[in-house]
Amino acid sequence: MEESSEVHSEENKVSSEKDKKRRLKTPAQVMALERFYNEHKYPTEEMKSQLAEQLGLTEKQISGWFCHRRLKDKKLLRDEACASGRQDRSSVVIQDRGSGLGQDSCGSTKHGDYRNIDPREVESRRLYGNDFQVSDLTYKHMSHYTETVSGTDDTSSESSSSSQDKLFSQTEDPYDVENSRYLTHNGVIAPINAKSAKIMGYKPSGYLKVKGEIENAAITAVKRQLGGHYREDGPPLGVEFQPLPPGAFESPIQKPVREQYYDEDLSIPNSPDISGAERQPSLSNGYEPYNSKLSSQDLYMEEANNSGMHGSHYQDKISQLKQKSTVLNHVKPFPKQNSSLDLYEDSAGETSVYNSKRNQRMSTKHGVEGMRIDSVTNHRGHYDGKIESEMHDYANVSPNVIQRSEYFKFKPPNLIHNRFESLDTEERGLSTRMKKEEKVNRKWKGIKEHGNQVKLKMHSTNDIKVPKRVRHDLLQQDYVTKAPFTEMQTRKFLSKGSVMEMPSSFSEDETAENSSSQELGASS
DNA sequence: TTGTGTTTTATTGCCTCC
DNA sequence: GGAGGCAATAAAACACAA
Repeated sequence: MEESSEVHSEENKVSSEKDKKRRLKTPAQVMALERFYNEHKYPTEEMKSQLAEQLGLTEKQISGWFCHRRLKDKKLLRDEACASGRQDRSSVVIQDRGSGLGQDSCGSTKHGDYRNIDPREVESRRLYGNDFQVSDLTYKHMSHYTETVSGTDDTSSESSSSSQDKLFSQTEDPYDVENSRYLTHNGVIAPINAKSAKIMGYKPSGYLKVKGEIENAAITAVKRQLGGHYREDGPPLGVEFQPLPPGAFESPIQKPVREQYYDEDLSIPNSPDISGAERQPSLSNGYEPYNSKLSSQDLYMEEANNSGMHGSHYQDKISQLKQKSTVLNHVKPFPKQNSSLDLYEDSAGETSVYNSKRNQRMSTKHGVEGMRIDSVTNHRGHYDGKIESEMHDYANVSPNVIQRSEYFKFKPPNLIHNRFESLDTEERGLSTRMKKEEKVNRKWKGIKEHGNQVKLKMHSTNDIKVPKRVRHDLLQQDYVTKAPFTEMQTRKFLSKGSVMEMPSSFSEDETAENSSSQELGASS
């Protein structure tokens, strides 16, 4: 098993084009791809090329992967729409539908895409982290536009369309364009297809005017739901988007976590009615354009780490601890990013990657995920072309440890946060994959847990030798005591420093593995 | 260990747009 | 006609149960 996986990794790196036998992409590759997919569902040639180069894949493979990924999204969304059946009718949903309607997660503009479009489907798309995360990313990208251009921050279809037009026109950075192409500032998926973007994004006329008939049908369906509240050119839905009272959209179980762990920026009011992206302090000050060459490496690395951490915690902790551990996992051990929490990524791709089975699996965790309302939302463009080294690092990790399933573990908080029906979608039983992961995670539990510790205390190599149980206790202590924000920050800084000091060749995962090996040996 | 089902990857064909 | 994308299909890889 491990052997074969490792073999795959090796082979994948070397040549996937050598033989036509299908080869699984390494977890690292998948992770990177997923992450990238979250931000760029339709990568440009340049992006593909770079990605391919850095992942050791061919552009063809990259293109194919993205294509399949989009299909997968689509399929999942369809399934989700069918599965969700009757529940997605909340007003929140309706409001959000205003602007991004008719755009599937894959951005397909083909005539058949909306053939069976159902408002629920539209909504369901937002249930997937990737979409929403990307939207959050877009938020970050475009936040300034909403101020300078539209003036009206959060409006529905029409106003968002108009502002979107401007957003598009003002976006010069190809990457930004890429993002904006897909999403409206509302967080709803916008024309993903570049062509569609051209058509839709720049048309000042009403949304319906630029949409095809099929799309119109979808919009009509939404309108039906909206009833008299919907106005194409007026205040969106006739709804005043005033700040909701605290807790308006959060379940009692969500609130504590959010407040305690996600409100990094204490200055930012914790308003549940705004997306996590908006709440994310890093949104404004953390975002850097792609060309800034931010260390996406760190980002990716972090994801891997988080994934690993999450898995172990998830299995080891009881539910309430899970929540906290999850949060802790999001503490960004590897900074360079302005936001410590924002980097938590649920490879949304994978968030979207659950079929009915997976959704079932999610049900056991939605409580945890529900807690993580804010941590995920702060997406920003990570693509800076520095994936390679991290990928190598990932490649060193046993696929068993990572597994793709980690994506599922991180549920887009947006779901919970914006609409509760998302939880319903999660409550569909167990996924076999998750089971596997749990299995694997159990196996690597020590490793991961230690990995967490390593991340948190990387600065102290001695820590690695601390008996696992002790560290575990410490870790739990953190959870139980709900380490205050300042403490979290401190940890982050520590980890940051450690990262900075850590040789590039020194893989976190390696660290985790090595240390865990010691632990395992010691424990056994 | 084997059979079965699921997921992922690769290939191919078709469509749309430029 | 080429490029890009979607959809369908096949096959490999994988996981799980008996």
